Amino acid sequence: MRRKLTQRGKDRRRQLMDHAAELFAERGYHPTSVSDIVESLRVGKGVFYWYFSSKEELLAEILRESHQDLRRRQQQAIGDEPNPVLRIELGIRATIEWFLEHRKYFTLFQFAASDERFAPVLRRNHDVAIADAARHIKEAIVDGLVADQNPEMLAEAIVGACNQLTRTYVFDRHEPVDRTTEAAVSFCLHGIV
Amino acid sequence: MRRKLTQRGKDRRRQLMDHAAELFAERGYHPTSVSDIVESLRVGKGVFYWYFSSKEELLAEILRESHQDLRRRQQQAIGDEPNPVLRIELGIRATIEWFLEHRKYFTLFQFAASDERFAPVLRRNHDVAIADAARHIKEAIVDGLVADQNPEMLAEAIVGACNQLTRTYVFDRHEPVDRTTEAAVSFCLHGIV
DNA sequence: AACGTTCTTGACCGAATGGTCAAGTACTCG
DNA sequence: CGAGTACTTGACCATTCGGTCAAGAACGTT
Repeated sequence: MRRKLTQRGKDRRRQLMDHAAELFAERGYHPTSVSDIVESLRVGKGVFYWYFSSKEELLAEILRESHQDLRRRQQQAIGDEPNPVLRIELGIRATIEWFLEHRKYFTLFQFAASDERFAPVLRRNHDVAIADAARHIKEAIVDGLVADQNPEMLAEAIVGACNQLTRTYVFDRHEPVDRTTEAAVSFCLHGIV
Repeated sequence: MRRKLTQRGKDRRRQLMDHAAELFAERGYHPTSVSDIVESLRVGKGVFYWYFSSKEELLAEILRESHQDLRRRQQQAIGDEPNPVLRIELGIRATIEWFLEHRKYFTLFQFAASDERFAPVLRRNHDVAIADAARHIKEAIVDGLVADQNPEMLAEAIVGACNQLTRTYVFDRHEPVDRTTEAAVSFCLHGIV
């Protein structure tokens, strides 16, 4: 919405996004009003509409930026590891750890996936994530480390299994991450090796 | 809400639930108003509140009944198959087929999982599904057909992988079910055998 | 100090929303 | 046929929502 943002402006924007994400995750997107967001931040409503053109745009922006952050974390964790299978494992671990530190985005992604309005943003995020994973899988297949199947499908299955395990054990049942991570890695790797 | 329902009443109730489920899946739960539901059915608003005490109760009821239907389908598909691994495979196939015929519930389950208000209902459904699958897995482990790991965790991973594959390939990309089903079965079985 | 830009305020608006209810209609059963 | 119960109507209500805007405060620059 805005062209030029001073540092002060950038900070406000961040503050709004972080706080809104928290509220959306707690109470849900629709039940959380713009007034809720600005009131708990003790600012006027106009502040919100100075930084975002609508509530919808705000969530779309949150989805985009948080996914970028997750991806950065994955790439950082993978580093320059030469073994593609190990890269996949490192990616899985990094993802689960990131979600553990950013629980709110787990709920948010899930809600967004169920709403037609946000499906486009979410799908772009998802496609990027799958392409990233599929690249490593493809390389592993070439190296003969992994069974020769559709790499994108394997990537989808891995993402699905990990997300489900993370939700149930880490979020719902509050069990230690380690065991869950090991189970996820083990299931996925033995599933494709 | 009502105590005694005549056949006429039962039909109305079904009609309301089916139609509401469709609208919820298309436009989302919150953006679909009670007025939307009754108007498109050409009945007065009072009809809705004769059968359901609130919009929230309606969705909870939809979630419960649809899950019961899915479970019935799974049990029917499994029949009295003695091999536990084959039972798992039959269950996976039945589930994907059921969701293909009832797309609307896929979106609905996903939304409900992201909303605290419906989490209890959804979690009960989920627990039942996991327990069902875990029973077969446990038997397969006893028979030495499957690696000895936590059966519930394996069940979660299977459900997660299948759901993700179904969403991406069957719903989003409209690819034929067969190839997706085969990929799901293959990934899950080789993941645990 | 003066001026343009960035940022903030909060009252206000039209358009919903979920839910109620007094009144009326259609079945059912004796 | 009559009476009780099961169902239906739709105007109505209090409340809330996303979004606007005229006015002004804070800031950066010269």
